[in-house]
Amino acid sequence: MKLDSHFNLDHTLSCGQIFRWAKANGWWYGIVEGNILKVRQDGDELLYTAYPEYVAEDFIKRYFRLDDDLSNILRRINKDVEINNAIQQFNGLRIVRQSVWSCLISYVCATNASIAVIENMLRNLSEKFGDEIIVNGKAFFSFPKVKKLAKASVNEIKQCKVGYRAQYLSEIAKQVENNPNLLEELRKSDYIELRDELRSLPGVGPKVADCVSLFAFDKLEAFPIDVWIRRVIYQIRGAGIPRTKDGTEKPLTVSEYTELSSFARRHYGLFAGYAQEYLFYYIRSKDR
DNA sequence: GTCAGACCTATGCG
DNA sequence: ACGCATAGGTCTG
Repeated sequence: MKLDSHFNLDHTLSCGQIFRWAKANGWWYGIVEGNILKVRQDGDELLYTAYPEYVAEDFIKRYFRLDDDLSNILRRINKDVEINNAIQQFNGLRIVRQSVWSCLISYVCATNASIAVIENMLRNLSEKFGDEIIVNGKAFFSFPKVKKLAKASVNEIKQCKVGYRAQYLSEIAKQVENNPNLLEELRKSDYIELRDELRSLPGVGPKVADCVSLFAFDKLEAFPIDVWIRRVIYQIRGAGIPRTKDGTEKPLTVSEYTELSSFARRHYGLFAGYAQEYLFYYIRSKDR
């Protein structure tokens, strides 16, 4: 497929927004809506194959948000030195359009865990509760379906090394199983309403609600704040992070979260979520 | 309304 | 080596 606007597949899949893609021999492998995708970028060509059968170009375009006017978005969010550096370094990074269910479960798992651990949890869940698809003798596992997780016991879910999150996953799965429209209904809501509705789910606080709003509900103004983004925001504002007496960073409170994220929306505007993703990848890559 | 403390687990640091 | 803090936070009291 010919790309008609700028896109960088590596940045998009490496930046930490999505956990189940892996690169091998120059190709990215992922499983999206039960389709195994094999993708590679060669300049302005995006090469892909799908198993077990063909998927339409529009599916790929939609998934990688190739419909976003990225030049315009980057121009609009380019408001300070940090974001400018991030844009220079990672130009072409796009937000991936995830399914609501997998995004929600993924980010509930992601709380208070490192990326390597998150990837393990999601792989374990998929291997235990997802469907197996064999391609060229290699096994892939789809993301667990609602029903499968709703029927599983908390202890079975815990076997996937998700720890105390098992309780939340089980409860969310049961709620969605009992009310299949629960999540899709929320598409009607604007960002603020959606965020607050999501927060009523167990294991979903402000951070997870913002991630799901941004990555699965097209709310590009959502600006998730984690420990890394918090540091950048204070840096941009020329202030220090609140610290305890022993010098360690104070935990982020809900009121501080609210204040910082509304600052970010004022500062970056309607596409603040894109700014967040560029900043996140930038600050983390700088730290290494 | 606000605030510590606890929390599963693997990884990475000293 | 091996104990200890930390990680894309949230919940409880």
